[in-house]
Amino acid sequence: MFQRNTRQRQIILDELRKLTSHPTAAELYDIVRCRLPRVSLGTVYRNLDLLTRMGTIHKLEWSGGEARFDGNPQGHDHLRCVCCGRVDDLDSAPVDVSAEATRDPHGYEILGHRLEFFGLCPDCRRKPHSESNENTKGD
Amino acid sequence: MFQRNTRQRQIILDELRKLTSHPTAAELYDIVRCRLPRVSLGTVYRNLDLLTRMGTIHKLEWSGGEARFDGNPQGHDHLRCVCCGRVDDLDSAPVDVSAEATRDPHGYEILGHRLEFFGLCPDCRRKPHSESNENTKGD
DNA sequence: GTGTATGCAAAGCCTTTGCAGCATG
DNA sequence: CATGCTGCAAAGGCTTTGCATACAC
Repeated sequence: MFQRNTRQRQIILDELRKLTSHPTAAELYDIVRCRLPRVSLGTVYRNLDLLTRMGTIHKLEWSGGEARFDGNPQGHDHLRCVCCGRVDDLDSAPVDVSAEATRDPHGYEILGHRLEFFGLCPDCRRKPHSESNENTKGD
Repeated sequence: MFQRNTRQRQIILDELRKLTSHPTAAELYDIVRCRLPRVSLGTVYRNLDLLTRMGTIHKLEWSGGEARFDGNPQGHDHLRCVCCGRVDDLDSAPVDVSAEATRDPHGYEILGHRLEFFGLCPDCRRKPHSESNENTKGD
């Protein structure tokens, strides 16, 4: 399960770590292409997947649309804007997972948890609700 | 935005409410087809979407995989098996959202949160890790 | 040199959507 | 009777994958 240290992988990880914006694969692809014009989307996906399996980065999947990636693998929660899709970090979780585990009536072996708050980011609060940044499908 | 009370919609909601298993659209489609053999998957999706917008049901989205639907719109959290995809309910969340809101350094207007625990369900704990119920892509 | 990783492109999976006819209110 | 809803099927969006070649070790 050893893997090589390719230019593509280095640059993908490097660019992801520079960002705090939790980009989608496509967004990261655009950024990486500035340094590697011939890189393919498939390679970005493959590396993102591999880095996720290694625990080097986090994949934020849920909320239906595209997955977003987080270069910071430390346990922290997220704040998602329902209007524009922006995602911010939240330092620590007020969730006591061990207490939760003992309280679980289903017999699961709990491996972790994910907590996401959703709301309106500062930018979207200022805007009329009719116009969003990008995600204009909601009710 | 008024909608009609069609047989399809009634049955879809009825069957979803009978279940505590958080079925995917395809699973619900199979169930509904027992009562409505000529129903289409598109209709199931359309109604599930409409019911979600109305707040009658909840959509548990997980990017990359299939969405699952919950006939119980009350606020509660979920327990997801990373092995077979099964989802169970968890009564209440130990999360103090208001405290979280005041602690938020990003200026979001917090509208809600979602908390999900992941782990191994009882069935999957008993199995060798190599074979899963359905989702055999891991590690 | 060996085997992993890449680029390309096609396929895959889940979901959405256009259209003509049907059913609900 | 008007219009929303349906079934059907095709299209759409995101992600994965097969294959031959290129590169890291």
